[in-house]
Amino acid sequence: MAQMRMKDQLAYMIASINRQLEAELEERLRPGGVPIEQYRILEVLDASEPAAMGEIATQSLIEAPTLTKIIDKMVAEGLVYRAPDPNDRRRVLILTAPGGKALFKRLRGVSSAQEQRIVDLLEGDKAAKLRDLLKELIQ
Amino acid sequence: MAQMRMKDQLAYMIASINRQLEAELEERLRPGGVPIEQYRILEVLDASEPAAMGEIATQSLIEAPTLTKIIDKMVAEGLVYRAPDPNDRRRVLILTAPGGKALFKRLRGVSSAQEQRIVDLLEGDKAAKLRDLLKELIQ
DNA sequence: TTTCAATAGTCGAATGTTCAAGTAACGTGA
DNA sequence: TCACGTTACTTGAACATTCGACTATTGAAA
Repeated sequence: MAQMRMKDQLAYMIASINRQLEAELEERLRPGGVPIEQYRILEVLDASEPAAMGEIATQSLIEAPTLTKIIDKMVAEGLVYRAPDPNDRRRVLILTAPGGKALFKRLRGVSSAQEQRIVDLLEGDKAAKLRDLLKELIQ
Repeated sequence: MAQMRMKDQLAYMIASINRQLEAELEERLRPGGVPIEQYRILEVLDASEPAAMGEIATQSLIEAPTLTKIIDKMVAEGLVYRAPDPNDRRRVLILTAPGGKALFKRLRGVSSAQEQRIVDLLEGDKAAKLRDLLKELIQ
């Protein structure tokens, strides 16, 4: 491949957009002062509760030790709580506490609003095409 | 928009792929033990040297205070050096030292190999199409 | 000219993240 | 059933990043 400007490299473009999107999401979450990671965790739990630590880590793209500490904080804030998995006592299940449900209720839609904004930015079926192309790169 | 699985959200797909690509790049840089950030900085300098701290920060997607500390390390390792900009003495220009040139010579191609791998993964003109779509999302 | 807001970069403290090691539970094969 | 490798999670120390305050310089307006 001919020498390519950094800005035209796919990896770089993806990193830039990712950074942009995270900044944007953080902006929208700022009023509540909710860290982006906590929001993602609540999103995972909203989709499938309860979830084990490992499942949350994988889905939210957070390393296990980091997740442990974030969950510590969320427990202290009354957003979630821990419960041992009766079928496998090594696993720690996380459940949403009332505070977490209330918080997520207020914030739900923040990420779908972002998704909507992206889809609007790409007219026609371009968003669907982008989704297909990205899907090919995953894994 | 109908309720959408997290995994199908564009922002989430982009975050996942970004994470994947960074892990892959780090893997390829591991033999030299070079942190990914240092590599990106050398890449920026390779494209336009000298560069001011702010320019490097913007292009390499690193925050200014973080960059200061990384450059401190790189100076200590003999990879780059600082020089005040004679036209604007607030600015600090960074230049590649011989050690940095040698290192980058060995590592150059790591990122273009990654780009190539992505392009190969997407047959036909899909890579070009992806590039176009991503370009629309930047800024 | 002088003043003042804006820009560029750095510093240290606070905060977050990761690594490596540790504990506990599980499951398989002898 | 017991020994042993594996899996799930947590811990504390090392490391990296960010926030806010600071210095120095510039450019522009009074």
